[in-house]
Amino acid sequence: MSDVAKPEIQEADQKTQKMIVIDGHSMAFRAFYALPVESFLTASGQYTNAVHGFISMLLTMIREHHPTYVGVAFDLDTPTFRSQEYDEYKAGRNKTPEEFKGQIDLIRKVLEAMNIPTISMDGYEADDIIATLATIGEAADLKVLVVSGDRDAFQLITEKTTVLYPTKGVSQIPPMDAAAIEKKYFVQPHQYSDLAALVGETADNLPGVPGVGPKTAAKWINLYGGLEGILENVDEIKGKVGDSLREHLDNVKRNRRLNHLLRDLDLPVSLEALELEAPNREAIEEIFDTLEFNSLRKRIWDVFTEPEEEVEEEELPEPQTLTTADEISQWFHTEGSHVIGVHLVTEAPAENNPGMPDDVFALGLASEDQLAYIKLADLDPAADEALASALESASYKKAVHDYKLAYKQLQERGLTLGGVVDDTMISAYLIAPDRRSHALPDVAQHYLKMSLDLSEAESKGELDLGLETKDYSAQATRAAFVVRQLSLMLAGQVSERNAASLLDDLELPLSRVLARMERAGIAIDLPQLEVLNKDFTKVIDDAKSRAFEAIGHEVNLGSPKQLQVVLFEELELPKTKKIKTGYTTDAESLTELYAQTNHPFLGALMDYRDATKLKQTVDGLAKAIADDKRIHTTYGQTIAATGRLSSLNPNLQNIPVRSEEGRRIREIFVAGEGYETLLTADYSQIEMRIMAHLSGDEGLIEAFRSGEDLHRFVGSRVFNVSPDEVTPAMRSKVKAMSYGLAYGLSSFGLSKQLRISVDEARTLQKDYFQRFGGVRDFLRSGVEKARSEGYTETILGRRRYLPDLTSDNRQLREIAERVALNSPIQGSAADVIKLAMLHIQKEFDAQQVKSRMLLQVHDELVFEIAPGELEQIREIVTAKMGDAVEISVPLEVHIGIGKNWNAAGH
DNA sequence: GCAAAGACGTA
DNA sequence: CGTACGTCTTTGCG
Repeated sequence: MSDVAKPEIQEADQKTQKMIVIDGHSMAFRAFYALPVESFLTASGQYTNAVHGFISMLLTMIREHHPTYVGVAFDLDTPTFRSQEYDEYKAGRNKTPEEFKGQIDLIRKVLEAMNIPTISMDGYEADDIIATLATIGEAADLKVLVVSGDRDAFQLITEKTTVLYPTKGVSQIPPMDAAAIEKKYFVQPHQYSDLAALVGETADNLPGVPGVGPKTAAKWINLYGGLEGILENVDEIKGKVGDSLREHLDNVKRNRRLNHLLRDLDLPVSLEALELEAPNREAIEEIFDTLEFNSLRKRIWDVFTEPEEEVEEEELPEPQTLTTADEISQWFHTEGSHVIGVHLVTEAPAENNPGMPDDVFALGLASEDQLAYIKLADLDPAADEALASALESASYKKAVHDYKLAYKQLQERGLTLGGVVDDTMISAYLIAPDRRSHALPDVAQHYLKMSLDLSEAESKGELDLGLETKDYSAQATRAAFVVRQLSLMLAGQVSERNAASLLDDLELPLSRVLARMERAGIAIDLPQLEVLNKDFTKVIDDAKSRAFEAIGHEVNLGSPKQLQVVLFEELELPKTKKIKTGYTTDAESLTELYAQTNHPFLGALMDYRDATKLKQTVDGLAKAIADDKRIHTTYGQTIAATGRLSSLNPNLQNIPVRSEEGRRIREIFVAGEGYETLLTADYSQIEMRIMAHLSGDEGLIEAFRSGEDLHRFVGSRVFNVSPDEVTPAMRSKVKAMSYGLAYGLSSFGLSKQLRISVDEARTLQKDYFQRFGGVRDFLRSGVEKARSEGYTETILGRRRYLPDLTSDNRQLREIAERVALNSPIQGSAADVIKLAMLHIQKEFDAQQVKSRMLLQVHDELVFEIAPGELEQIREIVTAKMGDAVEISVPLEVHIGIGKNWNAAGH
């Protein structure tokens, strides 16, 4: 078999021809709001953003789907049968923006030049035309793609018809098929209009039944089979919503009449007229000239000159389903001499249990020339055993996407995923850490040009759409195939970038460590959490009433927009820094305003802000508590471009620590049952130490070797006094300066932060570099090296590519320069603590301790200590963190011990 | 329903 | 005119 797969997942049957029908007005509107109108103004004063977006979307559709037929339907301004029946229909919509006017006509002109028919009919809406076209298309046995931003189109969805419904902008339009509708609305597509009739449609000014949302409507529809059944049994429905339904039956019936699309219009065009042909070159050139479209000019000819299908099409092999122990062992035995791609199909458990992995339902496997599918529920104990041993075995080499997740998920089933030689998510991340997403569909699209729609396979099995009834072998094995292909392809780039060791020796083993930390979670003191919630609520209420008294009327203190009115119009306070929407109301400005004016409203507002922030944090934590009374965060191993971890759901890396009240939140993180205490271990000034090492600056190295307080030492050198003569003011100045170094802080920024003049800040910088010039030289030369090589590098060789370093745009270039300054430092610190974590876990396993590592907060680790192990753990942690790497200054580690995270902190 | 913007917590 | 993150709320579009 070839190693090039078909690029289109939907096109199982190549012979099926496609038809695309587009709701012109709705897509033009989407395009209008998706693109900034001010960047699309021609010399003659015509706005063209909607035209540009629309045509761009259309070209993408044509390129991706190769339709045989294309048609665009437009509404007319004349009344329709709907507006005649209900004169409020679509009333209350804001009037069309001035800039949008005329763009519809331009779109029609471009379409004409492209030889794509536009269709309108007096008295009917574009939706009815589309419904009719879809009907014609289905009758002709075509696959129909309906492109519309109107949800009424969902009723058209069938086996043959898919609706492309834009959610964000017009660049990415997810296909809505029956499964997607069921997942989102819990009804069949043909029942969607019933649902919409009950719920109402604000966009069309069609009120439904008050109190009835999509959930209730879906419940009724599933109970009675549809609107008809509901109407027959309307007296059965109990409760307030039942009364509401009976009261608003007229609304519902009217909505259903109006949202029903006509499928039998007598259209002025035939199917043949919709056949896609090449654009009229002259007409295109002319209209693109007037519209000043230049990038689209190239794209349109690219799309239309593209050969039908240049790649040799070869089907993936038919997946075999493995059920018995023999089949499984045999498959791995014969196929396992090369890397096997593994993909898990999972299902969310019925009850919400935050942070806990989904249930594994099935596995897709891909070897060099075979695909296999294993449904866990179908295995007998012997087959279970065979699978467990094959999965764990290091002699069968595996590639997965998101090893940490797969490891956790399988571990819940008692299976250990071993022999993993590649995680394509991490490989993609090491190659291009700045990319937004390293999710499998995105990586597959980017590197293999393969589209992969995991939405169905990954659907969360809501309601009773159980996975049992569906066959996921095609999706799962295709994903496994993609993972395997990606692994082969990325391996080359990983080694080109010298990242092989980073992958094999750091990130992959770290995935297992992180999986265990996530699974462990951290215990929560529930009663104390309640107390905090109450306390913070009280502070909020108090601040609210003081705010009210100060200005004499209600205002939403959470709305910066409303605050601007109060502060700068009503109270006429001095204007703060300008932002997009007016003047900022951020904490810094409020503090300054308060110092100037002493206005009681400001005091109340600041208290409100502080307390709401804390309460939000507390509430967020409460929501994240799992059944085991612990919080299980998820670490992002491929998010931060510098190499740091991130923490989400919830973020445990930004739990307050600076304020007294904030630290009370840390008190709710405690040692769990069976454990004695928490232990925290943090690196002191790790970034400064790394700077000292990387720069080789003798002064700074001496500072760390002397054991003297860093800022006192630096202060004494900068201000030419003895260490004990360094005043607190001097110390805080050099401290700010030192920290600012790694961020590329300017003298302007330094002056602002220290509330000193720019001149004084400059002098400070000069004196600082007089003594610690090696640091400055290192930072400067680092940026220059990055400019010429194209990337920065950490001590473990982790690269970050920064193309903007040579940008002509000064703004972009200067940002890239600061990034280049910071990345090696922040990234090296991340490398160091990751190494330490590996070494600690290894030692824990070797010594078989019961204590465990729970959290990482960039330069800090939190451990849960089993009875009697405190000293043993303290020694391991101190030693392993202290000599994680050999650098020219000592790595100092602070240990803290306490019943809770605050008490264990320092 | 969704995305942007503003605000703010951590290292 | 300070790097790196995640989360919450309001707002304004649909």
